[in-house]
Amino acid sequence: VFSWTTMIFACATEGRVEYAAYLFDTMPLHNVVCCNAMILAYAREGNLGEAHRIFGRIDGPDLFSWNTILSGYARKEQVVEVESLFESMPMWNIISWNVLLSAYAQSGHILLAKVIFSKMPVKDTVSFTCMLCAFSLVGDFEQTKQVYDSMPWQDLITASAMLAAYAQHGYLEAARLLFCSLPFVNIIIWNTMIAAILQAFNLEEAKILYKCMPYKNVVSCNTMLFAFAQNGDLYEAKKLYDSMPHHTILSHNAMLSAYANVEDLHGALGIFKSMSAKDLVTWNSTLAAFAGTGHLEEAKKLFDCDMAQHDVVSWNAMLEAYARCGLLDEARKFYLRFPQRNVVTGNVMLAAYMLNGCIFEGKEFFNSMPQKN
RNA sequence: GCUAUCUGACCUUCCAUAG
Repeated sequence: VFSWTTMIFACATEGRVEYAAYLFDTMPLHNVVCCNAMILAYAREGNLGEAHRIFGRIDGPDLFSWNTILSGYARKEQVVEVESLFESMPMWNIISWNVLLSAYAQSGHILLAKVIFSKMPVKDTVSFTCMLCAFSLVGDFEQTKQVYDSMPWQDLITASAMLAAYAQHGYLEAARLLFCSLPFVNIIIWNTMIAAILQAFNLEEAKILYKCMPYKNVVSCNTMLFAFAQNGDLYEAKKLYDSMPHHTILSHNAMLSAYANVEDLHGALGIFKSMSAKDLVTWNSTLAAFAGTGHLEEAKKLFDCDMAQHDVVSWNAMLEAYARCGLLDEARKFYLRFPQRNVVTGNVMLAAYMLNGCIFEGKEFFNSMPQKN
């Protein structure tokens, strides 16, 4: 059972869920730990239904089982479910509290995060890091720094969280000081530092740092790839893309959207077709590539027939496709069908009115917009 | 008695005033 379980955990970490399920189904005996492994595999994938099914089959689920399934909901930012599951747990440890805290932190519920943080019986560096990230996410730099300074212990993760916070709020010098003050660093610190420099648009310095780092991983490459693309240097981006030893779905998505941004439909489709695993970002970027080049029919087909799921970004891209082709009536009808909208939705629709010469209607629409920026 | 499992940090689509 031990060996089987270890294999399943390995699969869970690598995201090979089908193989994990195969191992799980063929192994002779099931104890709590191997069920936990299977729950973890499903939870990481976001398949909470299957995770729950396994959970229900366990005789005496332990705290690991509860925490794993709880983290599955937290990962998907289903805050309400996390709350009710947390309530129904027979016991808690610091990890259960941290999961609840991270659910609030990652979804921007800063007030609730503060409540939990003060209410939890014990805190560790994970708890502090969650609070740090929560404040940084909602743009409260003062509080972010205060959490960092009040930490009883610090480690590489707290340091990189603070480094990222400095970068997000434009404090490049402070980021440099922190970086230089660390007695030892890891690859994530390097990657974060490079991203911080890129945030300040210092591509040349970032290139130097990238060259100097002791070793690179996929994230390092992805970061530089995106930086080249942002800078309009598609040649360098493609060169890096072709030469990097490993790709993740993010690498492909970054390259795809780089082509889409310069309206290179062929380049974008080339990447798209070569991809074996696609996620929503992949589909949305491809949709944007069609929309941006005025290929309405292809965009429609992609949206209606090929895409299994849509989010607001997909809907906005499709709306933009109608608007760009000057089909104001179609755009207006489509706007009414949106399951949910965000700021971008309104802006796209507004632009559709204004750029098609309907100034008066556009003005009316502007006045009735629920969110503006 | 011992060995496996749960939580926190870096990269992609979406907001960018025009030029």
